[in-house]
Amino acid sequence: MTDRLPHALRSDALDNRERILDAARAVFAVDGLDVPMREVARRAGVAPATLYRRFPTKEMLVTEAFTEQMYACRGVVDEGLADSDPWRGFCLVIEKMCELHARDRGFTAALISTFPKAVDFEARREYALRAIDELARRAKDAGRLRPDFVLDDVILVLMANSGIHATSPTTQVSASRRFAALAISAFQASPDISPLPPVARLAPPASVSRGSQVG
Amino acid sequence: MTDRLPHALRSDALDNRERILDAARAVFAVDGLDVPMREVARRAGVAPATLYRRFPTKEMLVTEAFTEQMYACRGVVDEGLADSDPWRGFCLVIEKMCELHARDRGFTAALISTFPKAVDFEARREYALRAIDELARRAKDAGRLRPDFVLDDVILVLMANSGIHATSPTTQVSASRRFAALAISAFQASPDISPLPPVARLAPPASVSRGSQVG
DNA sequence: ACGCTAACGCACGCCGCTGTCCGCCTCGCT
DNA sequence: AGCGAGGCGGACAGCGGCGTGCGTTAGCGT
Repeated sequence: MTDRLPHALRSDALDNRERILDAARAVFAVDGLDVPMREVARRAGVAPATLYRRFPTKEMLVTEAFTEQMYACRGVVDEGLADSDPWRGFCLVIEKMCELHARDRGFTAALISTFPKAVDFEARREYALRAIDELARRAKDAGRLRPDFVLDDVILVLMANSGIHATSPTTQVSASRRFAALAISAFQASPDISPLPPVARLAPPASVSRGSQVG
Repeated sequence: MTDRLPHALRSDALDNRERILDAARAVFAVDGLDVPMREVARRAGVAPATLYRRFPTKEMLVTEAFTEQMYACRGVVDEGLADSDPWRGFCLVIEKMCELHARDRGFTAALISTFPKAVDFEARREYALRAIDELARRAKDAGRLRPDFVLDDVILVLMANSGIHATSPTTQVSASRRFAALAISAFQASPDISPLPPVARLAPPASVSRGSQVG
């Protein structure tokens, strides 16, 4: 039979699946996405074959592992949209997003990079961006956000935020927080207009690397 | 004999040395520091052994390769210091530094990371930071730079700038330019004071990685 | 022109990561 | 309790990077 109905997994298999995802989340958060598959397996206390059986490609593993983070992401933008003050909502989104990324190094890479296959992942990403765009429009109308802001600036800031590295998680979050505050300062509408250079269309980096490198 | 006088290199050796450094600069600029040593050797048209003979460790290679970039760096800060308007000088330094790093991906990593052994490299780094600190002090006195700016904020911005990636060099520089402008906006003194969260002491990442991972 | 020696590069052994095959185990149904 | 399929993990081959030993080549001084 070539039927591939998503059979309910056996209890032990399900258990292993969870342990793998937990391990993946933990290690991705700290060390980023460029971790050997074996390392995930090791931490999960599982043989490599088991890992590959559940998640044939790293992309699948990553997608599954960050589903809940994507929900958190959606929560943040929704919270921002719900705020009666669009500027405050906008700031909140920037801050929370930066913090989210500071706490989870892998998530940054996952969100920034575009997964060719992970459709719903991409959809959620689009949702978040559209929401931020809407928020930005309102904040501009309220005269709090500088008029020459563009949506790509958010991507720019998030990419930039991902460049910030520190030795300890605490320092990392702290640094990221300050960075977010600076970003907000930069976005704030101000009487002294110093025009920004033109935007560069930011095509996200190819995909999840399968081997070494970085990035 | 255990004497290790720095014998003058033979002409062909000297030639190869230059070709290696050129290749290293080229590939580091585009792909960052996490390129295999062999790749540098390949591009230089040289056997691995030759590369290792001249530069036993990657650190040595990197240090040598970026010497001229360090001079450029010094030139930038000196130019900034020489400016009659400290704020304009400060902005210039930020802009040029970001551009320098946008054009040369490896240089960022080299400057950000701290090389335990490369003494003069570290010295130049210190020189640049001290100069920027002096510039910042003057710009604050002139009332143009926000008072709660600290030197670590420059590191923060440079690290952040290194997180920005684009597909083409042109886009990269363009994005980086916009980012620098945003950073300057953030640093500018302004009547609407929104206090920044406390600084996090940024210990730079360990050293040059010898294998995978990226950054 | 000749020889000494520095410099070269081929090729090797080592290691870590990848992805898969296969024999044993165990869950879950009867 | 017994059986069968689904699951497990050890082991293997392939690849790519690392760093080095060694026989050969070619620069340079006489």
